[in-house]
Amino acid sequence: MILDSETKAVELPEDHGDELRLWLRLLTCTNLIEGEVRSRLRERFDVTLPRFDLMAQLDKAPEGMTLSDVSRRMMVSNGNVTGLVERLVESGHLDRRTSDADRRAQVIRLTKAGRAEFRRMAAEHELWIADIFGDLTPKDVRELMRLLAKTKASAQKSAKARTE
Amino acid sequence: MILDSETKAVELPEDHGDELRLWLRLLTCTNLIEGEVRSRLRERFDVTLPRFDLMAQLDKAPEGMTLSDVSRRMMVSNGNVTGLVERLVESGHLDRRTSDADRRAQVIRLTKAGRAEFRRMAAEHELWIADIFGDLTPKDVRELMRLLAKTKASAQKSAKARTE
DNA sequence: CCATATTTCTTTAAGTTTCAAGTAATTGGC
DNA sequence: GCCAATTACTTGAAACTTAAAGAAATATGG
Repeated sequence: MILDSETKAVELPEDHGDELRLWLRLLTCTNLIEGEVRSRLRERFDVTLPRFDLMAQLDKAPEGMTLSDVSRRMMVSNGNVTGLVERLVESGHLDRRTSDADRRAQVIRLTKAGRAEFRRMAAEHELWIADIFGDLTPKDVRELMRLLAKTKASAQKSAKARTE
Repeated sequence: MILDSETKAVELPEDHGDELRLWLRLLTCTNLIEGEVRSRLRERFDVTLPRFDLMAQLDKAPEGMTLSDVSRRMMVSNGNVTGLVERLVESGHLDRRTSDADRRAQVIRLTKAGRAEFRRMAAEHELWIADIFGDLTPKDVRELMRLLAKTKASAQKSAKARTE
């Protein structure tokens, strides 16, 4: 506790510059890589990152997902997914049908063509990522994984506390 | 070197799953925090993240910056900055004038009101970030800083190699 | 000086994104 | 069964974003 000249309790503003700098670096780093992946996807396959990301989610769910599932997994809004799916159905990459169990829900899946195209893109994408992280040692990778897991948990805790 | 049944050299596809998982975790982590900051900025100050980011750049440059400077620093396209600045001039946060030295260039600065509002927001923003990263020890922070710097350098090298 | 290249910024089109409001279907409590 | 709350999705408005093309000013190299 600190008392000022008139003997009232005051809060000394603590220094949080380190955390701020960390956040800016995290953001810079992610934006740099994301921009690079975006460029390569456009150059090489003429596809946007959101489309690629959505197809990646569906590739992991052969039996399909609802739009809400996708929305939660991708951490984007419902309305966003509606538009994305619309365009991907239009271009023949996705198949969409109303759920048998719940007529509110739309189940979407990769079409055969969509899956083939995604696999083709994903194979190269994996090489790009390996190259982008190429200067990191296996130990660096492990350590980053650990610290980012801890960061994620901390952020989730903070977000949860805010919305309660 | 590996030879297949017909005695031609083939590449064994190496496993890059670790790097891919690291990238996904990095992305998830950043999106989580970015979404949280975005929510709080809207809730608390009714301001968008891009506006806040632009004002943050200008706060560090009292003498002003050109649109190109901003574009490079924020790692976004020129056209994007044009629109952002338009709206911030409109709302009285920014002042804009043509450069004396180079009549192509527009120099933008925070107005007095814009600076005051930014400082008010930035003070809270710093506390949010400190809270979000709150479970990380000082050592964690240092280590993350180091590993992200290494990651950034690696990504820049990879990007540079591609565009040559 | 002059032609060419580069830089700065704007504009356009298409796509992405959010929030908020609205519709339709389901669930839960009574 | 019925009503209220919740859930799934769509729609609409505004903002953000990019890539690409173009206009204006400046820089560069004969």
